[in-house]
Amino acid sequence: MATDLKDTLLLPKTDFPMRAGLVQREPSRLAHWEKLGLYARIQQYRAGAPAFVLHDGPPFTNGDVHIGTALNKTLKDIVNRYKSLRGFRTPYVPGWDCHGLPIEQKVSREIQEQKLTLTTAELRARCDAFSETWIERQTTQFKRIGVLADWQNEYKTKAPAFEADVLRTFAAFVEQGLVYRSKKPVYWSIPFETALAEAEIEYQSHVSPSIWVKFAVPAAEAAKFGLPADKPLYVVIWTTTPWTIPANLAIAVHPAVDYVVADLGAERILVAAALLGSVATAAKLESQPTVVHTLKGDALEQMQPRHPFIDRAAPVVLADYVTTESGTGCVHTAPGHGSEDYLTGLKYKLPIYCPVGDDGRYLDDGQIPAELVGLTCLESVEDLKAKKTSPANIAVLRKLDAAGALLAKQRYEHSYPHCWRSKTPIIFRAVDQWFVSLDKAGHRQIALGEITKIAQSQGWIPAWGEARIRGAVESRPDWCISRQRSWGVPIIAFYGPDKKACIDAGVIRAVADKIATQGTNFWYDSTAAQVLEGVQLPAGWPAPADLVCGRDTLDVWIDSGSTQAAVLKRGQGGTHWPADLYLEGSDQHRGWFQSSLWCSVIAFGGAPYKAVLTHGFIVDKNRQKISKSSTYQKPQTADAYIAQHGADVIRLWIASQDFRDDIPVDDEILKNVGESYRLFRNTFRFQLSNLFDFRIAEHAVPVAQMDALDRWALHQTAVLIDECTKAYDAYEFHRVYQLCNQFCSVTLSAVYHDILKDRLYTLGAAHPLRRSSQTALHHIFSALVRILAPVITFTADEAWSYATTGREYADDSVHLQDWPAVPADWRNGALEAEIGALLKVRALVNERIEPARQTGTIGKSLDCAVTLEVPAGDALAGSLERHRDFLPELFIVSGVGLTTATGPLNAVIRPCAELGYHRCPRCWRWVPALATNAPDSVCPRCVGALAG
RNA sequence: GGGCUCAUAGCUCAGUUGGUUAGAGCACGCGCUUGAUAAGCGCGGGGUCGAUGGUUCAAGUCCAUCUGGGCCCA
Repeated sequence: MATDLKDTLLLPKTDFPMRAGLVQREPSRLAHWEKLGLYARIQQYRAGAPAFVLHDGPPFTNGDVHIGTALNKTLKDIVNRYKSLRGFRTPYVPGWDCHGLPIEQKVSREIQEQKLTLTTAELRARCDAFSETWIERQTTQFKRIGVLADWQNEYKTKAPAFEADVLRTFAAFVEQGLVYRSKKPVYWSIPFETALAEAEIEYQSHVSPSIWVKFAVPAAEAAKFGLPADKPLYVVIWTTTPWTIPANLAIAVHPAVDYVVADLGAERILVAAALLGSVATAAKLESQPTVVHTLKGDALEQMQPRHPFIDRAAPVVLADYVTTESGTGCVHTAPGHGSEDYLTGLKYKLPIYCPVGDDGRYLDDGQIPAELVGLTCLESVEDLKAKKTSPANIAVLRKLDAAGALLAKQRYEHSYPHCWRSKTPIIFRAVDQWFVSLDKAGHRQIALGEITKIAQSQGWIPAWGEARIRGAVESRPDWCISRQRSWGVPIIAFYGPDKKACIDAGVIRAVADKIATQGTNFWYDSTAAQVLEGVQLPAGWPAPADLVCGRDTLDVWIDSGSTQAAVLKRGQGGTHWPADLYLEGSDQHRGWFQSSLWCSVIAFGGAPYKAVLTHGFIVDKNRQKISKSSTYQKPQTADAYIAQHGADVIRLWIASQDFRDDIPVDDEILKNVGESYRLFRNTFRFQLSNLFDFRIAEHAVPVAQMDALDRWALHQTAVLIDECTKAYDAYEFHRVYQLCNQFCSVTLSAVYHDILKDRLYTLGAAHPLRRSSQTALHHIFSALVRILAPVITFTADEAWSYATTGREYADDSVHLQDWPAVPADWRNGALEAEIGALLKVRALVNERIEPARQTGTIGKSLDCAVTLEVPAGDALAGSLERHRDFLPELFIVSGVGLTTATGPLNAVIRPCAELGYHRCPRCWRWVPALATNAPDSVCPRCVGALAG
């Protein structure tokens, strides 16, 4: 009876569930790992091993973990887990970037909404708490996606000890004489008398007086540049901020643009050729002016027109940003009042001149005309209501008009930056800042040398990372490191009675020591005298009682650039300096990779990393950034994705993508990855379930005695291990994914596993052939589960647990194992070639079987027998002959005959029923004769199996 | 606008120093199986290699230009 016979089969048996239930089950495994202390165990297991240090770039602590952040952290986790399997000690200290404007701004808005007035220290305490909340949430979220780290031993940029190390890095800058004071334009709120950041700016419509201003070119100067000098000549500029005219120090032209001298009758003007018409229109000229001379902008460099009402020159300078889209092509340049103007000013060594005070009024600096001094530059709220332009604008217009320099003026409505709190227009104003000179002591050259050195050891991955960071390092101007903010590491500088800044490396270090124990609020809660108590002051400093503490904070890039000092140099958590690897998004070439390089080069003389791996950004299915996407409006948090798919599927998705490029995410992609996940899971399940009665120590068959097909499978596994090792070493996880996919679906599922079923199910338990295959399955499982362990960490560990204990959880873990080694006797090139050829014949057989199946003549392939017509003398003939008895098993048919063909290789299919064969009710193979003539007789082989 | 970069089946990826008819897995279609079963097997359809021009006996591969995307600047 069929059911009874089925009971005699050795069918697969396992408790490893087919359905993963990742979303429900993964948290339990996390709890299990937590209980085991998995991270500590792994560290302990590798205690004596060489370390591979991946230094964590700190995420910002102001929100839930974004899917892009999860991608980054998961890639790091895959690297660490792989390196650990390979035998390295992999200490991983996670970090948090805590300071910075976005947090301060968010907290400030809350405070404003609650109409509170807080001290700086109180504001900072709130920022601290805010940041801490997100550290806790993000930790949970990173853990949920399976990131293994030294979570108890994290670093935080707001921790006192860390802040002290940031200051020590700063002290190194000061000690080498790199830190200097200079002016730089910032957004400035007049009502609040404070600097604003880009994020604190709101763009609103604003009406400005736009003016065309003539700068006279002295006749001698015109002649010097080959311009007609027989009539007065003026360079004409256009601006929408008349109040900046007193600060004008230059006129910028584009080197490659055509400029013309045009005759207006009594005088001539010089403007870009393309804009002459629009200037004529603005000036309401009756007829088109005649062009009397044309030249390129670069021919005008260093010509010296005169300021219209201040006795100085406004030299012509060259700038690529000049356009002919509006204005005159001659750009009014005030280095103290504009970003581009500032850079041009630096290039031409112009003063960064800003005759405007904190209150937005002109200062009396001896250059500003008396009638302008004290006037405010931009409109107050009242002015705006009355639709009046600012007093300074009015006065400048009068001044220009009186000087005969005002060619034209127009009302001009445009989008203009406003202060988010006062709603008034802001000004751009140069204020004193701290800078770090990058060239003074040759640090730029050292940094570039380090970049080259890393490139020579293939440390930039992908290789174009080198060009990217080299460009950033080469083009970076001196580093402006001061910020007029509260939530950050204070710049330890003091100001004397004359407002003179005092800064000293020894003082900074001494204060850093205090901050290390008391935290930076100490700085905000104390007077300079208190801060400096017991500190040896350099000669020439005013007495502590006469000093006040500076209120600027350090650029947060110094914080993050100092992680290598605060973490690696101190060997926190078993790390070392330099790191073996930094791994971040490609935006960090200009960001963290660069700031870390500068800080490390200046403080320690070398790069903080041996290699830098970068990944792209997450995009939607149309390869558009998600923020622009119409289909992805829902929150892109890691948790949202995990709640839907489980961490292992998300991790597998991350591994499946070539992350050096953009990384697309959408439902179809995740659905495909989900299919692959099931493929891997079912592969594990098939193997586990067919090893239910196999114990390697007792039942292993030596490779030399194994069946040919099993040895072929081991060879394939060896190749898989080789290839995956190469792929992992090159950080090409998508190749691992593709290789394993191919291996599981084709090598195993369609070929090896499919063929094995007959042996495993129907032979006697201890049949050598069955044990041979089980031995191979054991090895293959053991290799595959470890190869995939860095990626699908939960599932691999689950499978490992079932394999070793038969239960869902075990004290041992796949993550505590070694990378699969390949025994020499697994490799068998000759066998690989021979079986490979037979598998091609198998494909032909399948092709021939298909029509019979489609027409219903047969069902399963076992229902037919095959006759192979082999060309005489074909190389294949020998192989087929040699493996004659194996062929039915290989093809999963009930008989294979060989004949000599006249034509090419062919396979002829005959249904077994037509041949008069009998189907064995136990093993379902058709045989010429069953064991007996009884109605329920089985085939002779099954008789043997049943006998045990 | 500038620097770096990407573009091969519906999706994810291969494609060696240019050299047969551009491959694989998944998805899709048609069947089989019901002893991996919310599984497994077989067969099949599907690509002007982003576009154009060039070099060459020969271009997915080399060169140029363009289009579209990404990151970073301006």
